[in-house]
Amino acid sequence: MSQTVDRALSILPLLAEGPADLGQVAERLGVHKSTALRLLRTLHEHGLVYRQSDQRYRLGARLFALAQEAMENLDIREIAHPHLVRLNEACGHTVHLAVHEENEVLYIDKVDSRYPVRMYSRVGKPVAITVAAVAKLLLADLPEGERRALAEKLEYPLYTARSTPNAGAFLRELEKVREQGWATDLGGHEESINCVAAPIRGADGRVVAAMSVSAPNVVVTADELLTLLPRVRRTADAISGEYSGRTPVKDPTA
Amino acid sequence: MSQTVDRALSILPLLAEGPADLGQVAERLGVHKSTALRLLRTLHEHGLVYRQSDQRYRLGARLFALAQEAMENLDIREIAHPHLVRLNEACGHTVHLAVHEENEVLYIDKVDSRYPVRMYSRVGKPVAITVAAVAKLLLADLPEGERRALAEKLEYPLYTARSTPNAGAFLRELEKVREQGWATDLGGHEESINCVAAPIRGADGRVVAAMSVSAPNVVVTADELLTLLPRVRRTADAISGEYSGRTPVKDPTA
DNA sequence: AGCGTCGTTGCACTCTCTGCAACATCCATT
DNA sequence: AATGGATGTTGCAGAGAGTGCAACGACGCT
Repeated sequence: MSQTVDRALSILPLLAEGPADLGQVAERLGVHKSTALRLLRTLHEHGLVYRQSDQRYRLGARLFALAQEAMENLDIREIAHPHLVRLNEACGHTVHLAVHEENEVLYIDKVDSRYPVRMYSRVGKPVAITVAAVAKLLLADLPEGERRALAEKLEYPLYTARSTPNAGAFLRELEKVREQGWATDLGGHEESINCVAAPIRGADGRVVAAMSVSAPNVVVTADELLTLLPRVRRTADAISGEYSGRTPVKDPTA
Repeated sequence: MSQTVDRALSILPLLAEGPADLGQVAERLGVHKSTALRLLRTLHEHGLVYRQSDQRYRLGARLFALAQEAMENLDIREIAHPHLVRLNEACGHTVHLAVHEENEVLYIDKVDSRYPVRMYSRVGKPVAITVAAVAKLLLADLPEGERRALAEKLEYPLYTARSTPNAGAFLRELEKVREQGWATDLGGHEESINCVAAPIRGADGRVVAAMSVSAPNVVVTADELLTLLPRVRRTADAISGEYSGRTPVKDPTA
């Protein structure tokens, strides 16, 4: 909608791939060097872009700080965190909290496993949307139309033999997840890692977030992990209750 | 330098404080609502801003993803990580990696303590620049002029009784740190937490990053923590060596 | 119904961004 | 040393893009 801003913002993903010099930026934007220079300068003033000692540009510190602040202001996260910690203390496995936004699903909180073998993931990182248990829950709650449209648009990388292969299979899986109210990922992303997940709902009953417990085969089998399901659902329900305003901490004087 | 982009980018820190609606954004920018709308639209298209169900705007998912990618592309981080993990395995405490950029010092990697009592910090978060051990190392290496200028500009919040009180004290501390080649923070940020830090240097000898080991008093005393100093320095030196190209992994055929 | 608030659109004006060309710097080459 | 070629930087005039206005539409509230 706004050409100048559009161009400026296009620089960010470009730099995310790695540092680039003025010429490269100008070329990839399709603008004159002087134009690129001014855009970069403005980005620089705002700290979104950093000029390293070899004069090349890369993404700047403020970007981290912004992402950080934004994350801390997510109230679901705030509310959920202590519950996640408690669940982690009880079972010892990695616990994740994820939300859906703009065709992506991303982790917004994580409590690490207390076992030495940990799975790789990072808060802020988009998840494998076609296989992750949390993604299934978040997408299963979308209105039918959106769900279909999104499923068609997605790509279905075969991380493992158990990965969701295509849109049809994905939609069927979502339907199932929708009905049962919980989801799993049994080696669909990494051969040896299983997850169980449950939805967190707002006051209107819509799914606002999802949480999961993940553990590698070497620590517990898929069946053993599934025995945690009731506990995971209870935790998710507790968070839902608190988030939607019902019974945060019942005041006895009320 | 570029008015439009400047305005658009000013929206981001504003939204970082919390969600805002169109009117609020327009007012705080000092522009017409229609202008703010178009800027927000552009930010939205790039995923930097998200429109939540109550129509208010907040920071968007792509911001996290960008910060994420940027972080993963930092080569120091890549090189240092395994060393940090190894140090953590050896001593059990929280290990941090930090860099200096644009008058801020921020953590770019962290390996959590294996003790139940952990300190609060997050990757991407700016550190308390006047007291953190890593900050002292990074700033101590600045050329004299810059160091003085920066020290004067900073604020010196008294987190605890041991916090650096003013520019003079800070500059003296930096001088000391510069000479001894390592730094500590003994309860300067949080009463009960101590840190020991060592610098990581590039091929030209300049400090490019700093790493620290932190632990609360309840786990180890400051004196006990100090006994780890040689180990921390050795780790930092190993990272320095690898980063500056010397002996990444000595090839016996060479 | 009627009012007030908030987001949205079309349009004319003008301000700001753009591209150009010239200049400055630096490094590699002869 | 001097030359050539990169690369980053500045001033300027033209024009295209962004701006604010005013009017409209959509809600929610009394």
